[in-house]
Amino acid sequence: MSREIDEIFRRAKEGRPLFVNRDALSPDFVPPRLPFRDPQTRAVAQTLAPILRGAKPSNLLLYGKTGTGKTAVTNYVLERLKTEANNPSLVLAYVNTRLADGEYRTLADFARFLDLSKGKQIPLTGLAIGEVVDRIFENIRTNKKKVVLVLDEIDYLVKLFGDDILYAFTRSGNKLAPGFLAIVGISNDLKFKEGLDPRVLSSMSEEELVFPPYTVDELREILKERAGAAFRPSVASAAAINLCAAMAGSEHGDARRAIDLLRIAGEVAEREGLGEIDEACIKQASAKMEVDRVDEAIRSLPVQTKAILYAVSRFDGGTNTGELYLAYSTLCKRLGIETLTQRRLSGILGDLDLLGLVEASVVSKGRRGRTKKIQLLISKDTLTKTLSEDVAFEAAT
DNA sequence: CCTCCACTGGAAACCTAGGCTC
DNA sequence: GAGCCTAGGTTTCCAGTGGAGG
Repeated sequence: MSREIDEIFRRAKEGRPLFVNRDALSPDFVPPRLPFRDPQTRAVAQTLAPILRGAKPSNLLLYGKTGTGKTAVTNYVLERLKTEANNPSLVLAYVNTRLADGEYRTLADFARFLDLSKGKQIPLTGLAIGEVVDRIFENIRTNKKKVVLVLDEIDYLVKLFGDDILYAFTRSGNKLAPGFLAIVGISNDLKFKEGLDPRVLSSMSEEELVFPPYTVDELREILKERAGAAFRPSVASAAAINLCAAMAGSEHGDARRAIDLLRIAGEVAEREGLGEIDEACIKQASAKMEVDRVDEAIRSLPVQTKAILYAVSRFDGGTNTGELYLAYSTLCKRLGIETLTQRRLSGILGDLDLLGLVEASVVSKGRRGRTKKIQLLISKDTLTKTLSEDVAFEAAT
């Protein structure tokens, strides 16, 4: 053991650091320029420019798949706008509705940017949605605030909770004068407009902008630029960058994934004490990303859901609802936790399916009824390892 | 072609933990 | 303190159903 540690330290000492600026490959890094997004950047800037004269800009809707630069372009323009305007009554708010998870918390997150006076703050729970909206509007009106609200992953909000908030926002109009509220919606889903009230839609999409996926060539250029800023010269060879671009971009031209992959490959190379990133590092990084994704997804699950997942993993060739429920009930007794109903288990299985951790599809077995055919989609080892860190699962295994 | 199993999945009601106003 | 609101997770109830075996 101490031998191993010595070896790790020796490598760390000898291997010169590969990174000069790790942040250039971090997910929230806003680069000094955004390649292949000039038209979009210009369009967003043009739409929001009236703010500098104190006028309300049009609402704006941005479409495009994940990692196509929507958020980056928006942040880029907002940052410039902030320095340019230098005006305390200008508020640039950014809320990711998927992370906020729910109408109420979306509003609460938004309210944080407005700096409500004390006594008028938004508590974690307890207020009617309408009351929260009123408080926000009140604040904007009395303080003459000029507000741009960016709603990232707006399709998620609409799909799960409807367009009530958007309705309130878009119709706020003269209620807020002399302040105003302009909305920039960012959507991953090109079809999300279908679920919207036509009045909301026409107001939301005064301006629209589509972000096409990056091509592999474009990804390569982007990576080259970022790598130049992040690594010491000759760490990331053209071949390495090509491979990262190809692996991440082959499916949907997702720049975020490509950049993550390159960063992690760099970390792997550094740990191994290599002078440059080779193919093996990238392969390893790709595998690590997958494990991390799964690990992260499992860790944040409630105990009951973990128990169900564990029960699923006990069946190697897949199972069905009835059989699983039996195994799950026994497990719960052994762990000393509450046992949920079969109806609930069925619902949770649906969630796990959406998360991509489990495949649960309904099949009919004729006379022998209908059930869900359930199969674990992740490696049993990763699951067992992650769960073994959970105190509630000490009694299992 | 019909039956009938073992569930599915919608709907509504209930519970907990928070907060409001009067 | 009463009576009302919220979000989220859960239970209860139940009508509905795909298709192998009759």
